[in-house]
Amino acid sequence: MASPAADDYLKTVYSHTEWQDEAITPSVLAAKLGVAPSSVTEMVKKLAASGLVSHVPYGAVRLTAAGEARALAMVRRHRLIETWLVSEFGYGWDEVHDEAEVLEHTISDRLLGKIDERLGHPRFDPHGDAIPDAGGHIDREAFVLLGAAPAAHEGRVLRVSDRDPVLLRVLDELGLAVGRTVRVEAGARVVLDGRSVELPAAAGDAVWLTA
Amino acid sequence: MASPAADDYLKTVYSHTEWQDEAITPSVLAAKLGVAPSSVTEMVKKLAASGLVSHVPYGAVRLTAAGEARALAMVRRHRLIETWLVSEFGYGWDEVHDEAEVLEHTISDRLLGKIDERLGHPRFDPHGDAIPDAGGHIDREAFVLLGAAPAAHEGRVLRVSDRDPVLLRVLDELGLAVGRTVRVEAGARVVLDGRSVELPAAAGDAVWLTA
DNA sequence: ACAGATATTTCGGTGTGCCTAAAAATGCCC
DNA sequence: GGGCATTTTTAGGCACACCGAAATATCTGT
Repeated sequence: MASPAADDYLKTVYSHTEWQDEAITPSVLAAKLGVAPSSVTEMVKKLAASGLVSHVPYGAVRLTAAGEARALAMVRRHRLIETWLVSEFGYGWDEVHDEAEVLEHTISDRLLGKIDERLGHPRFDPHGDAIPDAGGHIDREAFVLLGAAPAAHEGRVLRVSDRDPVLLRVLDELGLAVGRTVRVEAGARVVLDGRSVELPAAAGDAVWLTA
Repeated sequence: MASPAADDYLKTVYSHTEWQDEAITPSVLAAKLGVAPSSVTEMVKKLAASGLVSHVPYGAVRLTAAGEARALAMVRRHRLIETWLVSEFGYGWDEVHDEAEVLEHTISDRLLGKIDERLGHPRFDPHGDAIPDAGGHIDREAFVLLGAAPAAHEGRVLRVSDRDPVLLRVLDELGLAVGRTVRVEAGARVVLDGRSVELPAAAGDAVWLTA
């Protein structure tokens, strides 16, 4: 049970719990992968048989230690490749996803290692997401969603969801980028560079801050 | 009918007639691709139905114009990627083949274009093989096999087959490399750098000279 | 020219990953 | 706590690219 398809399942299960705790259900997995629910049932059964996920019928899907290791390897590949495309080929950070999605399955470990070396072993990708090292270790910092942060909370922007490109552009124009420090005033109003700025409401669940 | 597998068939058919005129037979195609002859029959049937190759039952396989265009695109991808791996990642020319074999199917046109640009639109790969341009045009120079060249023929080494790594090493030690000019004395004896050298007999059908 | 060797095709089958439609289990709401 | 909607699984199938075995065509040598 080692295939590009299997790796995509593992990676997707992993990503779902990276910024939130609920385990992923088959239907959500199907939606994220763009396949029919029945396809998920089938693949999950195989992954469970190989000890990569745990799954009781009609229940959620969780990675085992072995599955997580594989998922982290894929996440590493994906994020390293994205970083590389941006920094060496001038891709926009919003243009790298599809290319990385394909290359992550086909670049050899050797080439990946050379890319990693050339980039100086980066620990974060252009979206601010942490890149696991070759051993699968990943930086994890305590975080809060902007929308869930108490008033007056001050934190560094850890991550901005890449789900909505329009929102991303707006945030960019407002000067909100990964690494910036902001103080929450109320709701989506924050202090950034000393200026008080009203962010789009959607930013509430798209921006993660250090806790 | 567009798939990695189909592209591999087309590329292999193309390569077979690049330095020699006999059209490829199904069994040779099967051997080069490492698949069973029956698989070739099947795939060739599909390629013929799509107008990419011409084939009469029990006969040889030939590319149509459309098939050749596709084959040239694959050859371009393969050779550009090989060149890139050698010149930017320090791969040995004997180590690039497998990686290129995979990446040629998965790198986007856009990334390929950037690689091409970065390399300065190279026209030859590290083995001396010509790289077709984006339009499928390829440098073709009249050539003779060393073993078929008349005595006193003088020509530039156009290409050395990469089939036999041992032979390659020996030729390298004798100073015979792509680009060198040699004069044929008799059989495998040639003048190289003013010195008369006896090449291994196998060089007769592994070294191509300008006509 | 014909027998035997060789090459090619046909035939039935495999594994992977996907699908739709139908059946079964679960969860929720009154 | 029972009925209905939702979720998940089962069942049957499809396309792709491959395989081995058997049948058939072509080639070769005497």
